[in-house]
Amino acid sequence: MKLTSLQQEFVLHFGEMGSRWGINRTVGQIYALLFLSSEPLNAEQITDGLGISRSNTSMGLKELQSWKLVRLKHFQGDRRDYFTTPEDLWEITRILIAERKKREIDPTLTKLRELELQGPAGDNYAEARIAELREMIELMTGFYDDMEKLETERLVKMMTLGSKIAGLIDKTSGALSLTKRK
Amino acid sequence: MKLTSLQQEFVLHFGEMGSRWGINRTVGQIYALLFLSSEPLNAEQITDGLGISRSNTSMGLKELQSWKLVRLKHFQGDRRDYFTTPEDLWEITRILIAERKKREIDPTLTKLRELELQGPAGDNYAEARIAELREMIELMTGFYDDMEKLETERLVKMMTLGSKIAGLIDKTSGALSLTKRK
DNA sequence: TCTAAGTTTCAGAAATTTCTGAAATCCCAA
DNA sequence: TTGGGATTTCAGAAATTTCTGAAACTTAGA
Repeated sequence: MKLTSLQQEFVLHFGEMGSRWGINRTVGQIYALLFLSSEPLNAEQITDGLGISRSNTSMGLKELQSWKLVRLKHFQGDRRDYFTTPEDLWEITRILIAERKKREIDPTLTKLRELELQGPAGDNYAEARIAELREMIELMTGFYDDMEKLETERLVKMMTLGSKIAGLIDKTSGALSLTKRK
Repeated sequence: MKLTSLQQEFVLHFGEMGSRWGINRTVGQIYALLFLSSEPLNAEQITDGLGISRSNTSMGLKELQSWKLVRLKHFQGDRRDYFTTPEDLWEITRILIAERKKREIDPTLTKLRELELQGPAGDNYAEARIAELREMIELMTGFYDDMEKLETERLVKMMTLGSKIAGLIDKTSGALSLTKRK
């Protein structure tokens, strides 16, 4: 399976970015290749498209499955597994954010709560800073949970509104406002 | 400089999480230590607080400065550099998001635009997918730019409102109608 | 049950990243 | 201008992560 130069360049870029995104080069490349393929690909096609070892492909696919970023497909009369990425970019984005939250934020929130439960440690400043950090993370993850529930259509609308939302917010002070207004 | 057990645990956690956050262990630990310190620390204090080499501290601080996550301070009659983290957690969060965007998203957006400029490559599906991805990233970074401009007070308000915002959005068809509330 | 295609596992090799100590550099104050 | 404290740089060592090939495992269907 020979890649077009467009695929090639895209795949190499995702490979390079992989480490910044918390995945390794191979995983980034596999994902990129699947993302650009209109048809599902099997492990062997990926292996020789990318010029990597079969076992590396297997581990990369496993990793992508743990991220829920690829789907398995089967064809009549073919025992091999075929892989695709979800079609819908919004779905992909939701998954990405959920998984990154799970890996990058949740463990820290848990740890902060643990530290607070251990009770006063005789370092007021540190204790206050930890509490403050925990509260902030709770506020943000709470907001995330709310946004996560919205249908995509509303999310898009919100993003399109952009800063106009600020105006709306100001109109909604009343009982809801926690902060004082200018 | 002996760390309290609270500091110790917090620092070790940040060290472990470092790799998931795109920084290395030492950088995570240095940041954690500064975050919990009411007073600015100099490189030597950090070095022996964490039990690492002086040069490692120097490189870690340089990295944190490139992230704009630490500030330099000086004291009268002391030539050494002292370091702190910004006090305000919202400011820290803004910086973090801006820097991650710069490192994790902007290069890809640039690359996608580049690929599109290269013109038709005879792979309609791939070309369409790339355009779609580019548009999505533009929508999201555009929204980010808008949010970035808001004062913290409004951001907090918005986060607190959470899903109630969805209701507001629905009221906003086309031109903004701010008056109607449920 | 047996066979063989397909897949996964895993120990070690290769590559990459992180860390250290020594040397170089910087820069204030005398 | 020089002496010396403070900091940075950098080459190699150490640690970690990624990748491979061979072997083990799985399972559909003969």
